[in-house]
Amino acid sequence: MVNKQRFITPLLGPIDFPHLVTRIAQSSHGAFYRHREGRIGRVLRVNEQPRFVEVGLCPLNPSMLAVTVYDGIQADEHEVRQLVSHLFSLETDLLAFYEHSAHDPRLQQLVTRLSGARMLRDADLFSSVISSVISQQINLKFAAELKRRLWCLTGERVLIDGEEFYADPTPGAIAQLSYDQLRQMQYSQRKAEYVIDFARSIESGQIDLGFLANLDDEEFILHLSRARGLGRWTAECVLLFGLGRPDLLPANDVGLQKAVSSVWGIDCRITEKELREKSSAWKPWSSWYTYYLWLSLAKS
DNA sequence: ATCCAGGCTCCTG
DNA sequence: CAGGAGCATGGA
Repeated sequence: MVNKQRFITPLLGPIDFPHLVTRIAQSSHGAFYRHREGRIGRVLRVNEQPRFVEVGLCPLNPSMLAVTVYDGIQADEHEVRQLVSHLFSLETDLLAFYEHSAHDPRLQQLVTRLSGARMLRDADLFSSVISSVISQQINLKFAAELKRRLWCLTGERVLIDGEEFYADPTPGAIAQLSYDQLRQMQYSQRKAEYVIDFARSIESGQIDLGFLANLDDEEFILHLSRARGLGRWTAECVLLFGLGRPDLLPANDVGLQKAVSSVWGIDCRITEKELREKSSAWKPWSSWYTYYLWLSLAKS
């Protein structure tokens, strides 16, 4: 047993870490993260084992982040770096993205205003699907509450300084729930079925996420949306947040449509078709424009 | 109340 | 195969 394990990890380009901390604290992510003294922490599965991992700015070197893994057996540093890098999208060359935005003054203004913002991704592919299904067609606040309840029920609990945190749930844990258990947590019957049935199809081997993860975007969408309750939007969100693919455009997303309408000063919400046309110039950074546009919706 | 929320299914034409 | 009604639930 080691008490705490510390090391540093690199990132490509700038990061506005204080903004990230604020965003997590004020957003629907708040329940899954601890934020204190300028650092953020949450449970990650490191080689299957739930571990509490904390990240902050490296005081001596602003181009690195400081990582702390809380007590337990010695964790594999390389594995933790991979997880942290994915979670906070540290591998993305943000400056290249900002250069790309120069083709459009409105986009350039948007990314300048949010400079240093990095995507907060899902740590785990399976739970990314579950999160996205939960978020379908309900407001984000309620979605976060439904997610929190499910995590408390099925995720392994980790105690840190007397506070409880939960690991992302496994397919097995969700597969053995009953629809009624989710109904009691205010899931609609359909949402309960989508969530549990998906977990069961993973358990049975009918869907192989490891296989899907290697497909290109369109193939992934086609395969995943064969499952009941998983449509194009959900698959796109999983590609974007779960797999970190850089060029996704959830064109029927209500929030994205509102944000684009707002940035371009269009009175009524633009349609999916109009959005697809407008965004043709966003390649190969569609996910990042989408993410920045989503951020622009939050009260600044 | 009424409308809407970071959709999906299923049924029409 | 494109379009749209119907759906289920809580929040503002």
